[in-house]
Amino acid sequence: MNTSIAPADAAPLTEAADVVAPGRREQNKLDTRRAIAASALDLARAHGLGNFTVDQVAAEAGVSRRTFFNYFHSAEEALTTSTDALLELAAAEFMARPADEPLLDAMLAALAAIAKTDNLSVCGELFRMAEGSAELMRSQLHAWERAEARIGQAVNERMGGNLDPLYLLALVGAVLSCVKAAMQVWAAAAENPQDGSAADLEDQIVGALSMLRDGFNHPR
Amino acid sequence: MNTSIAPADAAPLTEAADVVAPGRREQNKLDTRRAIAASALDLARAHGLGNFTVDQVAAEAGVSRRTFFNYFHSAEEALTTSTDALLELAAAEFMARPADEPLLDAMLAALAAIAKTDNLSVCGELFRMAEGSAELMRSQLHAWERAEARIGQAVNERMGGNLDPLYLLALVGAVLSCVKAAMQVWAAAAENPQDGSAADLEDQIVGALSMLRDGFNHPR
DNA sequence: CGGAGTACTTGCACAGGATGCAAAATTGCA
DNA sequence: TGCAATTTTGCATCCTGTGCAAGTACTCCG
Repeated sequence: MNTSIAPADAAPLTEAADVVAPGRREQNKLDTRRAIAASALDLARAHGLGNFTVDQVAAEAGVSRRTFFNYFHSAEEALTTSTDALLELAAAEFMARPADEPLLDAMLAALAAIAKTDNLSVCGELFRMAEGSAELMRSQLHAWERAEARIGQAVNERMGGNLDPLYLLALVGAVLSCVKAAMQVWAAAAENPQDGSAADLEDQIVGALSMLRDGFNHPR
Repeated sequence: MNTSIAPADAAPLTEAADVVAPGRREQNKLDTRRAIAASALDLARAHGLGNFTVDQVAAEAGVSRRTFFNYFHSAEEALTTSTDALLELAAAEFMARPADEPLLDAMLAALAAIAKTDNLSVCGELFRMAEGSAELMRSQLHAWERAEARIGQAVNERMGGNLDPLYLLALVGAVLSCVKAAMQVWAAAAENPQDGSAADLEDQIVGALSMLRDGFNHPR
């Protein structure tokens, strides 16, 4: 598996237990990955977003510059692992919903579960950081885009592959936009101390998705 | 105006006629900008997306490498001018809608007008190209993000600034997601010869927005 | 017309990003 | 323990992106 040396494009931080052999090697790679991501976050906090180099990240993580690039394509990508995990969780939750549940109910339940993510506050922090950095913003947007594709595929399979492509794409895109809006509002409010609880985020998500199900027909 | 030397972040390709003085300078800048964008597109078509350098683009456009970077931050950004123009048009159309028109009607009318864009086919082409290139995808997503911000601001002003931020962000995001979905379906269908007319795109946009106004309550 | 002022272009220098390659180090397992 | 598979690393190399200062083109106005 993964014979290439290039950065794994969808390396799951939440490991999917590939049947057997969790293996020491897999574990070590995960540790390295996490160490690099953590160092990147440290430096971003300490020096600001554009103000540190890959060499510094590698040094702080205790690996060589070259190894950094074996794991990530860029510093911003290393910062996006948290967001990726959050969206991965949403996809997993969705797939775990009972098959007979109405589609929109399942999506709502799955996405509200986002609030249960570990290091939620880090995600909020990154959300705010991205406002000031075009590169990080792009990386984050790309993460959402990938999630959209994954979830879209899951929805399609759930519905037997008979959905109108336009319906499918528009639905998933709109739903994720609502979640993004919810996170944006929540992250902005959570700027202060340790405000911004998981419950608050869940409220925002539910709120936004309610508006969606209502067709946005009641401006407020 | 524009005393900085850095690439203009929102240089309008559709010139807004700044009172007087279209001037030779402004004209030259526009020409250069267009020449660079055109060269980038040529090379992307000829060699594939990651397979050409900024130097080549600059050479083909007849400017120095340094000048290229005075106009764009990257090769991908040069490819995004068409998409930007398209979204700029949507924003302009929206702002031109009568103030007493219901909000959702105004958005629908404005966004359906996207199909009137010049070089629509180029936008479709880029949409398809982006599927295969992470960098271009990021650039395009960023363009949509910027459009979202602009349109969001316009909507907010139109409604007297009293909108719930969550409603505002969710609405605009969802609407643009629908338009994106419409373009995606349209672009995929337009892969063939000169299929994919403006009318087709408009149909997809209207279709997607109808689903949205319906709250996606009728899967199909 | 012509010259002063402004704006754009260019070459140069330089730090840093990104990747192929092959040697060296590490790890897993029989 | 010893070997095969996998990772890490250093090195070389090309490309990106930007500051700077000098050169060139345009604009305005007397």
